[in-house]
Amino acid sequence: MQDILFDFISKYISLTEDEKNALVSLDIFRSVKKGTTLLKEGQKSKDSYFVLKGCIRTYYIIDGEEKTTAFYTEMEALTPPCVISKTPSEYYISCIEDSILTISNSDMGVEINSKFPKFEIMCRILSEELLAKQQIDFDEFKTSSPEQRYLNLLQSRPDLIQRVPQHQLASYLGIKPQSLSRLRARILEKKS
Amino acid sequence: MQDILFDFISKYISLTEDEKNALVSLDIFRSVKKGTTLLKEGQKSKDSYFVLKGCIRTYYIIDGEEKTTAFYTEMEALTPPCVISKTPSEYYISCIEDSILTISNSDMGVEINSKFPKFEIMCRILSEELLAKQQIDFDEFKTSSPEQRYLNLLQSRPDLIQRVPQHQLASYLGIKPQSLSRLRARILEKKS
DNA sequence: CGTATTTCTTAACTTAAGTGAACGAGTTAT
DNA sequence: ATAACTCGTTCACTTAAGTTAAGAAATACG
Repeated sequence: MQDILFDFISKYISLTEDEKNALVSLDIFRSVKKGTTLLKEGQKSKDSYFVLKGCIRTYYIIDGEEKTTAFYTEMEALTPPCVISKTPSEYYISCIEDSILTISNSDMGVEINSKFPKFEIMCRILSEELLAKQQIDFDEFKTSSPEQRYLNLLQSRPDLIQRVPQHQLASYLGIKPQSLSRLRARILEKKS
Repeated sequence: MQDILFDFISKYISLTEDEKNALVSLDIFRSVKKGTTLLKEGQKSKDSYFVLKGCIRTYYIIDGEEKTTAFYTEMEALTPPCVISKTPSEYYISCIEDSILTISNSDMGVEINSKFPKFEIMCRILSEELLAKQQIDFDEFKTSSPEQRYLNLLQSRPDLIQRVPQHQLASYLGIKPQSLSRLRARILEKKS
């Protein structure tokens, strides 16, 4: 399981055995049960997550309604904004499948970065890549209708549509569950 | 004018006179006329931008229609995704006011980063911050109606509504210009 | 200066998403 | 086993955005 993390890291920098051991000794691997809430609104946290297996989601509760804004699956990393801004979290993170994650404290990050400057470089590259990716996702969202967004998702992350409850998918697409049902019916109608 | 850049940088790291001089000697300050296109769809580019004065926008042309996805004003930085992914650009960047920018090549970035490790750290922090900020913006967009998005913009960046043409604002909000007009009329109606 | 062009607004009509309610299927709890 | 709950779907109705078209206002330009 650790190898998944090392494979991921090796896309950015190469690690010596010493460095790998240093990472393992941090004891950051966690098994998390479906339904576990990792972070709540109002909490302060310094934890970043990396999904080795499973799926976690971020969501807000606005006017009593859950608004899901992101899903993170295998090989995806999440550092919540509240960790960067050092303010209480505005959203929730929960685990929607039995998952294996790394959970790493930002203090550990600082320590690792000063001990191994390589990590600083990886973090920069990773942040830049995620920023670029997120910009493109955001642009795609802005320039598409809900129906197009659903069809895009069907192309780009077909697994999500299978493994995630419809009502969470709906708010991820920016619509209500009823509208998603209707939209899907409409698409089937067109195909025939 | 250079001081604006140094003020910005000083929020992240402190610079020696030597380092400041090294930056200035890169000759990255540019005066750009309103209407200038800085990047076109299909072009490859390694240039990042930082706005000292004025305003630039990014937009796609989809089915012959301009879709504006972002505005960058004073003290905001833009590294287009195509610079990170090293692929041809999918969008346009143009200057919507007479502006003063820094335009820096990513090769220069690599050189500076290796000469001054400080810069590597600044770039990481800056990327992380931008990523966190963008996540929040994206979440806000997803969880709001066009009307709420307009009202939010009125709060958070009132200057934009003054300095940017309505039809560009509209597509930035994810709607058509006619809908923005109507929406504004509706808001005025409610107030009275 | 006047003409062309762009920009913004308004209106009538169409289309799609929001809302509230109901229903059946599947799950959980007691 | 049954009651309670969650989840997805469907329906009728409301609301808002898309579309097409027209015209007014501002701007650019010869």
